[in-house]
Amino acid sequence: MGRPLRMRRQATLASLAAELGVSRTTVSNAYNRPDQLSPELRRRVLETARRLGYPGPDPVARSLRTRKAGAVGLLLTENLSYAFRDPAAIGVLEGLALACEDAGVGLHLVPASPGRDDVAAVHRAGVDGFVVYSVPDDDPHLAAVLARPVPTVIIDQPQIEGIDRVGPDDAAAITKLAEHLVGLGHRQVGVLCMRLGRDRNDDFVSLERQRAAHFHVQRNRLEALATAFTKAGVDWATVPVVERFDHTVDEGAFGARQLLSTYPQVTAVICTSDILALGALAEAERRGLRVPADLTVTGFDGIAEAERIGLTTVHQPVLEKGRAAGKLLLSAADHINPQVITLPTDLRLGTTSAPPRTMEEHWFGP
Amino acid sequence: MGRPLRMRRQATLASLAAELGVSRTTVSNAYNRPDQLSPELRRRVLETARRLGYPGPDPVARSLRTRKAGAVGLLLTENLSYAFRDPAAIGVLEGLALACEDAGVGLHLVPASPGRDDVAAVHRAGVDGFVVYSVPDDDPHLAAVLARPVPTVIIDQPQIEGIDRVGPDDAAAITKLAEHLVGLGHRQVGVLCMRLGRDRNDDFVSLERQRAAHFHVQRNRLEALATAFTKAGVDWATVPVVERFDHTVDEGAFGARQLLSTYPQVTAVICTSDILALGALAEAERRGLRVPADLTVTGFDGIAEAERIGLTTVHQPVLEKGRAAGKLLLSAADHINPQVITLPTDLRLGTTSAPPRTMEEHWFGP
DNA sequence: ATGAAAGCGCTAACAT
DNA sequence: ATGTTAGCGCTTTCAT
Repeated sequence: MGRPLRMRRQATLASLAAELGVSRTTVSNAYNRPDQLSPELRRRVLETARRLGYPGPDPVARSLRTRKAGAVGLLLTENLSYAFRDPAAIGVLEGLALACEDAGVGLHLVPASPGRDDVAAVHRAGVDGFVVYSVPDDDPHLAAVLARPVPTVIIDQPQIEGIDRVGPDDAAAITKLAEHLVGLGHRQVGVLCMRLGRDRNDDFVSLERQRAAHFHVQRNRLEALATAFTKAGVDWATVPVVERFDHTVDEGAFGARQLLSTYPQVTAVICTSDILALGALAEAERRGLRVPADLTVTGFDGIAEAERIGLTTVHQPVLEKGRAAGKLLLSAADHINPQVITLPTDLRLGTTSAPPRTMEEHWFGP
Repeated sequence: MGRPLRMRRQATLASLAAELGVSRTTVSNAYNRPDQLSPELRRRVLETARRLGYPGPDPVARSLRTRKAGAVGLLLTENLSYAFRDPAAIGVLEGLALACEDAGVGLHLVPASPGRDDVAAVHRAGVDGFVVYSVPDDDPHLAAVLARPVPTVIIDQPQIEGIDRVGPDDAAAITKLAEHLVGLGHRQVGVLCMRLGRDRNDDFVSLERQRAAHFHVQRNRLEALATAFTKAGVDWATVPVVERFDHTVDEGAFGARQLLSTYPQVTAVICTSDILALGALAEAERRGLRVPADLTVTGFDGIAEAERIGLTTVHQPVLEKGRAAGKLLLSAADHINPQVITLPTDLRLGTTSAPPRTMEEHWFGP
């Protein structure tokens, strides 16, 4: 630490009181309720505190007594590195941090390694509530959070009966995107989605796995896509869906490669995130496919880079999502009847979507 | 919260013990030392706990008793939004979070609004130590941190006698950059730097203000630049230095505009961060100046975008910086004799630096 | 393998 | 304006 002084943890509120010949209440008041004692006495207390090296009331003891930790916990099981590399996740984090700052409470990042199911960290966190961000419904950390007697707000997923939730209407949002593609004439589409469960499956996804996905956001989006394309006369069972465990641009590219190698007739690759879409675009380029002339690619989230390159995507207000979750948790809201806050989304048509090649030829010649 | 059950905070370790007709020790052991009691009894304890809705030992009470909070505090006074928008800061945060995760301790972001000097949040934080990231030497939050009887590690700035610190050798790093520019022939340079104090001064900087800068990193970099250019025969007093309070690309552009409007003869703009340099590049384009033919621009940090566009800059390992700080804080290291960890830096020559126009003409004709 | 005793350091009624 | 009384809920020697 540096100054040797700070090491010897000695002076307590009680010892200070003794030294001064006053009661502990008075010393406590000197710190917490300056108006409860004469300025003169307060000055003496603080002065003596300095002399004795008393650092002020111990925060943990105070928390025990007041039953208030002054912090909210944040649980995000996803490997931290991905969280800090995904602009959408960073936006959520920022919004949440802002809400906490506004309220003057700390934001406690719970160490939840995805590998080892070390739930102890959840038990150890001295917080007044939790925000859970985008975890699978069978996450043991989540179970531990819900077992604690504090309010909890979930962002995005999972959707749990009776628990506050903040997120977009994924189904409605992606339905608009699907209708856009259907309108353009796409019937042979492929999907590239994020992980559907805690088990790694970097491969095509069966209908059964789609239906039973533990990540509700992905499940809802796939379901909505299925509904929309079925309505357009497409047999969803024939639509290839590729899953990627790691959420990176590179994995997006690999996923697209897998998809396009096996199904070269696909005219549009629908990605459930912009990050994956960025990878799909890279793969398209690698294969010499022009976008959107030869291939349509779409994303989801509306991150800055997507906007910059003109990706057709669904934009969602990530910062607001984090902020709304923080506010909801910290609000006096009786968390008795659970709230669900639905955020607006916005279909952003970019330059990566166009009619499929065959249609184009049909209209304009080869 | 949802389940009404979780609201009634009732069952405690003591009440559980009473219900079971065993001692509190036994219940405690059931949770913390499974090997200290018969499996059968333990099963009964846990089972009864579930029945009574006892959520397990209260983390705050446990912390008070064990004198361990299981978390480290992070103080970064800079407006949160800037922290989450600067890739360099995000890298530090990620590294620190990783170190915490490895150690199984939480990372507690202390709410420290730059405006109001609300130091209370520092007092309230139940943490075992603090990491302070890049604050001015007169920051009241920092003072509050140092007053607490826990170890502290500072990243980058300020440099305080007797306190552990992790950071690059800013002076050495930027000296190499300066020598590169001098070698190219630049003698008429201008500097664009980040804020030098807590007061806003979006303007040219006097020598006095440079010298007295409260942000040590900026001070050190300016000082090193002064030394290097003086050695090359430049009178540092004639070198324009523009300061920017907000650390954004836009402000970088404004700063460059201010600089180039008043000193159009400048052949190189040295920016003390990549973000500012990105802005300077935008401004150069706006003015129709070709880079590097008409103007040289350099940065500092080595963020991904800088690398992508080929900015000449100094790269520093930001993730490692954060991780090293976390490890140092959490290590058994007797923080009695303070440590200073210096990280390596790396001059990355890009395509934004070249000999000044006049020299080029001298050599190759106009 | 289990229990009894002794606080950890503080705040909040409720007096005076 | 200041003091008295009572814990907050838990862990940890030290016994048994």
